[in-house]
Amino acid sequence: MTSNRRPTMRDVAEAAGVSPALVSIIFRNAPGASEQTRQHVRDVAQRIGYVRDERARVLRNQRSTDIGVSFQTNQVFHSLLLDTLYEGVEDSEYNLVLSAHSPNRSEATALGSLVSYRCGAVILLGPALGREMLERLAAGTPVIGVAEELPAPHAWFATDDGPGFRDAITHLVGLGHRDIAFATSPGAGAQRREASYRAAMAEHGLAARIEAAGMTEDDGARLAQRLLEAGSLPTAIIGFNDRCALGIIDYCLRCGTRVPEDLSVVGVDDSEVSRRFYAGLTSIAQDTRRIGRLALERALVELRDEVADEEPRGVQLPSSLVIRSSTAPTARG
Amino acid sequence: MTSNRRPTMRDVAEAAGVSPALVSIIFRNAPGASEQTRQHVRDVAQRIGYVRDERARVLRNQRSTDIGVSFQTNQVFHSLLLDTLYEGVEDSEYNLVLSAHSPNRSEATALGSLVSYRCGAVILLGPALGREMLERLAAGTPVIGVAEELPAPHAWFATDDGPGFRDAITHLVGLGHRDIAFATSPGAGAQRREASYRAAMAEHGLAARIEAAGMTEDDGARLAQRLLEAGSLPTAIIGFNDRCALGIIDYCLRCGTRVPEDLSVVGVDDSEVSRRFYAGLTSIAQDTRRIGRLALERALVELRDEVADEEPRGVQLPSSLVIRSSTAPTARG
DNA sequence: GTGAAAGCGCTAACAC
DNA sequence: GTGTTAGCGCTTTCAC
Repeated sequence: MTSNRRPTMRDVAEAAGVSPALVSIIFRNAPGASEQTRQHVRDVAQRIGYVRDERARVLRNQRSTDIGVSFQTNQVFHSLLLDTLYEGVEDSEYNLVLSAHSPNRSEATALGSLVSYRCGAVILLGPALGREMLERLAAGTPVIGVAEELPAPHAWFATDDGPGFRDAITHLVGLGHRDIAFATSPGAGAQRREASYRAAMAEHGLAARIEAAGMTEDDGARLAQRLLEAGSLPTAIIGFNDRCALGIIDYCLRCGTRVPEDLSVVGVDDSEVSRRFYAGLTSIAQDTRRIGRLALERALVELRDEVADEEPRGVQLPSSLVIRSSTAPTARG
Repeated sequence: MTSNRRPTMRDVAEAAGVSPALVSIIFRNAPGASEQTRQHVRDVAQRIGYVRDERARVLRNQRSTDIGVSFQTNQVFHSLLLDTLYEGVEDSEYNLVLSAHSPNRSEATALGSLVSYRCGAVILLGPALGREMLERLAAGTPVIGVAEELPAPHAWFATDDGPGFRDAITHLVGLGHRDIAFATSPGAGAQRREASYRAAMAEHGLAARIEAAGMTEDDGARLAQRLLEAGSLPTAIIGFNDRCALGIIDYCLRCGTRVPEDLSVVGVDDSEVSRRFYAGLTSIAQDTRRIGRLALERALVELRDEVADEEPRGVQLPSSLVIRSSTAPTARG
């Protein structure tokens, strides 16, 4: 190993023949140093491998510039949001501090770790934490939810499934469909989606038909298997999300059921997967990037302590329908 | 918002009527306090919502207990590794500090942020950083690579594709195949995989046939399209990874090409996707969990400064073949 | 532009 | 068991 201790500001100051205070000024881009000195000090710092200690800086600054983000590993939707959030803090003085939750690591643990790193605000992607847990862990730290509702004082940003579902059902009805099912998923988030489906069906005077599935391709495929074996395939189906929809399609194609001739399928998410050039899956799009940006903006407002008295709390952004059709030939029974 | 400043150890001490030092002792689980006092202080801390400031702790402790991890969003393989790493530090004194890279955020930026948070060791998942960049950013911080080779002083852990490819080719040859293609991908990692394929083919006296594809379903599907249109489908093909393999299968099924009757497909990764109950994709498995554990162990050794003189540097774990066959009927032309 | 000094929240050694 | 103290690396104020 090279050196045992990383260089500090003092080391830089000594090597450059200036005072530590000046080095601090330079690394903060604060006024009080000539352009020439700045360049010199930066060069020296570079040479001796100096990297500013972020922890010490934040500790010293009363106002934290760190935004905590809890996310789930293996959730495409969350990956997208992370990208958006990183983009939003790029070249700014703000940092993202990540903490993941997974089957092996609870969301509570993830949030606790963000608080212990003294993030000035925390964004929870797809939160499922109970209200009292939230209070216990985050008292004093502003918390912002994304994609799921959060209890009373906390802001949250999610999708209003209504418009997308309305358009999807109208689209399908226009194609002559009457028997349009919705493949639902267990869990809290599904209820808002289910309600949107029911409402849209009711608008057309159609009977709702909800089938249990889930969020993965496997769940979709199992539903397709069940429907095929029971001989009760609807003429159209909306998958809980794109992955579920793809599972339905895959299973059907393998069994010689033609898509979309025998079964029209619509997904939700407008994910990368639905955009595959051969898949051409019509999908109900969430405005993921805008949701991410809103959540980030809100976090920044909290960090700057600029919270207005009546900041909006639960914001829902309308979904929309993205119509596609496969560019690849369909398997012919 | 509740209170403006989070409570500190001093606040806890005052509220509990003890000295700050005692509170420190209790939160460090150090000897020097009665069981009764411990309970009391913990209760008080809980009540006033105290959470230990991790940054201050690490700053004070010369020895960092933080392990930095840089990963790519939207990479299933990396999600799996994150799970494994989190599992490995669970209930220990060590923490994971994450930093993602994506199209919008370079790996260099991600690594730089980990260094500025003074992680005692850094694990890079799928590193693609050049040697001089690595030196510049991480001088003094031990760096460990996963899945890709790292230049000279750094340790790395990856998969030896050899055994899996050998078994896969032998398996396919046993089924009567002679025209076995490999769908490769651009990028550094592909070369080790390609070499393994070539070697395995040579062992059976077969001519290698390498087709350009990529890492995504789309890449696989495009290759399938190209092969079908050229009328030059091999009888078997190994996808660069499972996603690529699935893309090949999907496109073929849509076009009425039967799998595996007309085309046998093998993937690489043994990912969740290949285990879909209806997919039944035979796949070359990497021992992801073991790679993750080895990398973590190595990071811990670095943190504890227990690096032996001849610690292994480049470790490659053999891959293996997982044979599956679809449980769902195939589309019949 | 410089140098000194205080303090962010915590730990660890020491004397009581 | 308690209180005191110094210091981790940084920022910021103040006099020079």
